[in-house]
Amino acid sequence: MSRRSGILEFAVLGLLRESPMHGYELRKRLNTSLGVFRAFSYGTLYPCLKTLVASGWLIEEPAAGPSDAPAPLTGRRAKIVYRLTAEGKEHFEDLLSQTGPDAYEDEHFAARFAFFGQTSRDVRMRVLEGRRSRLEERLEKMRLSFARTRERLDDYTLELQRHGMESVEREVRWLNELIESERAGRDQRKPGPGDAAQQDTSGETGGLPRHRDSTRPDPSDDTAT
Amino acid sequence: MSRRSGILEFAVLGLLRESPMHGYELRKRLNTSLGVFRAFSYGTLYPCLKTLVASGWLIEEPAAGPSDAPAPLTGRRAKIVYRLTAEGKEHFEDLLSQTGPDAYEDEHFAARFAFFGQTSRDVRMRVLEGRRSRLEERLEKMRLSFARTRERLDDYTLELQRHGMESVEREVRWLNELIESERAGRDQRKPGPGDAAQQDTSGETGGLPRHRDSTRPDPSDDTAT
DNA sequence: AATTTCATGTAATTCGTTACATGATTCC
DNA sequence: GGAATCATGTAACGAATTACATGAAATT
Repeated sequence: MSRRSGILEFAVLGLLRESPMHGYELRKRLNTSLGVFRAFSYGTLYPCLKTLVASGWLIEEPAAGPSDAPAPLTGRRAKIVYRLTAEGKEHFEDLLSQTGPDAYEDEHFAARFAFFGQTSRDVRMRVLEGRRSRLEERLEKMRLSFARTRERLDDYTLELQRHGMESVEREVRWLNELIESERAGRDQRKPGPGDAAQQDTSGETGGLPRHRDSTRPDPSDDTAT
Repeated sequence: MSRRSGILEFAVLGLLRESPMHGYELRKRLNTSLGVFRAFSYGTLYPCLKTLVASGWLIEEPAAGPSDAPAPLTGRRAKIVYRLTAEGKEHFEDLLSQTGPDAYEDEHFAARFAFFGQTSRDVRMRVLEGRRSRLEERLEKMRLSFARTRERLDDYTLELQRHGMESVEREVRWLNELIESERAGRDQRKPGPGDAAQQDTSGETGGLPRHRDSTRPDPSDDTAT
């Protein structure tokens, strides 16, 4: 039960849905798919993979050598390829279409959004609207708090709060555009590489309603630096 | 050495610089001063206060009763008021004017910004410019990564990244305006209440360059809810 | 009298990172 | 043959949360 993260688990499932991969590659892909707002290290990823295997959502496969020699297992370190099971696929789709309260939090939402291509417009609409409600709640609280404390706080603190509110407002406008797009059903969408999923008409024009951290020194990965 | 947080420590020092307080009140103030982007629980705050005392930056004082009875210490739970020492004050000012690499990370920067009123324009300028550089670096990486992966990723993922970049760009514009303001010497502007600020054109007038999480169920506190 | 809010703390748990340990493969 | 990068893992630590434990003061 240790080492679960929700987001990591979800993203791993989503990436493996496209194609089987081993851990090292998975981490690189994670950091470009989610990388803008989230990064994970091996110390998190490998243990997480183990628990996903234990849950029956993944299976480990010995990697094929460059020549198709029969999986060199002994005497050298195994290179493990992870493949999504049918149960794993099902679980991922459950997660993707879930609309519990958590589904609309910043990172949860961003992670779901990154895999929107793998779900139906119906689900996308619900998630986008749920996210919007969450932000509007947040905004309401921020406005109240701002009104209550504006007298007592100095200008820089106030400015910080004002800008925070504007950021949230901006995200709400974004969501409005995305929702509009979904509703209009314009899809110019080219399916992702691995694609999968009947993602017929989907349409969307807007984008990410989150931006978040990426504060960390960026252990991202490939090229760069 | 356990239980330190940098940001929490810094903010506690900054708030106590204004006036002595006990832990309970401190937490409330924390969540309105920094609350937009950061919240702390008692489980973090109280142990942190202990280490600050151990470092000599705070001293504990028994609280005065409502009547000025001499500090009812025995037989009932002490209500501890924390007061900043001279060393603590000095340490806070050091922290505030420090320009190490950490100083420009999202939350660090926001925390410093919230206490900008307690430092010199000189320091403010350096921090704002440092922050801007950091964001420009970030942007550069994001653009590279975007260019490298745009072929392989599906539209929603791409949109997520695009919006992320726009958010950072927006923050940079904000910083530019703040820096302009500081340079012009209008730093005591009070855009808050009456002003309402720049509707559309002219963008925003100053403000927080971060907005961040506040995902948590908001243990904020007072009124609200 | 009961409930809420004030007030202080500790223990267990969660989520994650960095540093370490190990070794194969590929490029120069 | 040496460096970089691919590849997999573990141990120690860090930062913060939630749930628990306790109790006083104010409000209704």
